[in-house]
Amino acid sequence: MIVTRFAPSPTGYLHIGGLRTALFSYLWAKRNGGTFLLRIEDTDMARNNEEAALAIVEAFKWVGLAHDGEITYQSRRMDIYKEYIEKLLHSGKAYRCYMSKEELDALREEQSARKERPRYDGRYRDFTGTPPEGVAPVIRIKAPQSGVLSVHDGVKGRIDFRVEDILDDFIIARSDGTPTYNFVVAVDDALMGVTTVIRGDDHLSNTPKQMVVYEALGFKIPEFYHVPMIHNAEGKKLSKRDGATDVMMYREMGYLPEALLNFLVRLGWSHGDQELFSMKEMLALFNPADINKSASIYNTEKLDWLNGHYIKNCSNDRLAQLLEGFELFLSSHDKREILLDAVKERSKTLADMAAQIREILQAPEVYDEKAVAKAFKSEATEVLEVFAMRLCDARELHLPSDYHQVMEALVGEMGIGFGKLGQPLRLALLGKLGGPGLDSVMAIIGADETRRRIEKAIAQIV
RNA sequence: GGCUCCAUCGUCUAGCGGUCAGGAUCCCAGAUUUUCAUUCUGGUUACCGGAGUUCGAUUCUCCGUGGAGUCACCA
Repeated sequence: MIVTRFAPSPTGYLHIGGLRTALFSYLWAKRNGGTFLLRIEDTDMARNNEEAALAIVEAFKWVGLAHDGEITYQSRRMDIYKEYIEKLLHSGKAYRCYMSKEELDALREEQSARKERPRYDGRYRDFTGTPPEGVAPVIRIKAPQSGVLSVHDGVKGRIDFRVEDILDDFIIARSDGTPTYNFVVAVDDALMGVTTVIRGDDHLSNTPKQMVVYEALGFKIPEFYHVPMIHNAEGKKLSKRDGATDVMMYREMGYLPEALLNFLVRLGWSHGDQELFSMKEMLALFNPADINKSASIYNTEKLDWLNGHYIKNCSNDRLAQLLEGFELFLSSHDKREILLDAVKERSKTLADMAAQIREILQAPEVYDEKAVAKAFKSEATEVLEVFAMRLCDARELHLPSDYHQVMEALVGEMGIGFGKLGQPLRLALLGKLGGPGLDSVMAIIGADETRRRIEKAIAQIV
């Protein structure tokens, strides 16, 4: 049985890097028929935790991940932590330390001056006298004082830490009695039955401390997979200042959840040359043992490509529904299929797609100047006028092919190239030279609107 | 600064002693298209440096160099 967990601190939104570790944890648990837990690490900042949890669950919901069971809030488990701290106190594996903050600062300064590593000197470790008055003690755990602590990491391999280099009797409860991070993480992971910890490698250096807690409490140490960081363009750890780090912003920008997940799963993980992964394939193939060792830089070029790919392969029903989030309501449009088909292959995002659809549905207000100079020569007016008349004469114009026939007949009779009609017509209908096929555009807006736009263009440009 | 991790095209990556160092993206060119996009074809671009091990190193070892993370009564 595999139990994984995602344990964010309540920052108010789900971070893109957090989503990746959550995804990895989710995939590995689910692939093994296991359990994926969510825990909010709010021992210090007791505020906002409810909201933050909601934001995370909402983001999970959007991408299609779901945690199992109830959400664990550390702020509601204080009595549990207290119990285990008592246990350590009784067994002599932890002790009260009456050193004041000022004394501690002074000690650290001295050590630094001597170029020593700042660390607690253990002065209350075996203290039995009467404690000084007026000092609320912290509780420190008795950490090993020599030797080597080895972390067995599924990504990096075995990592040895010399105890003298990294450890001291660190604080597990503050003077106000509240427990500290490295203590509660270990306690909760153990109590929640977490077998496999997948987390950012910025936690690597915390791991020995947590192992001290595991051992003092007689808990079994889980498997660790420390996932390399995602860096920004400057090569530094990704932070909120690096643009879009809130997962929900990707929905706003018009990315599909499957594109985002596909993008993230390939950041730090791969399966041969495969680039496209459905959730089903991720579930079948993901293994944390295949995670890379090195950090990757966050660059959304590939995300755009993936998103375009998934949009192209998205059903029109679903697209229409998604587009409603961009204030575009197509359900009653009789040419919806033609419209969506015409636009989906040239869209990188839903926002992009919505903008292109508006350009078709709304008559142009302005005409691109360069395009006018290039395509709207004197004879163009004539061609367009004739074309408009042909539309009047024609019967039963519905499909793109109907319009195409009218266009072909005209250029054939006038003995001109397709471009002589196409270019000015494109300008008249869309105000620019790019865009979907004209036969589709006309089928979408209809013959009457086509004529109106032609007249308007002639009147406005000439 | 101490400790720890990391190092293949600009970017994401494959590689697990012998490969013309592969794929994807981006960029460029060509084909298709009335245009743009899609699609297809082709192209430019990478093993951080130095020793060692070996018949042979991108791959193993060591040393540099560079980058990152972390060093709280934060999480």
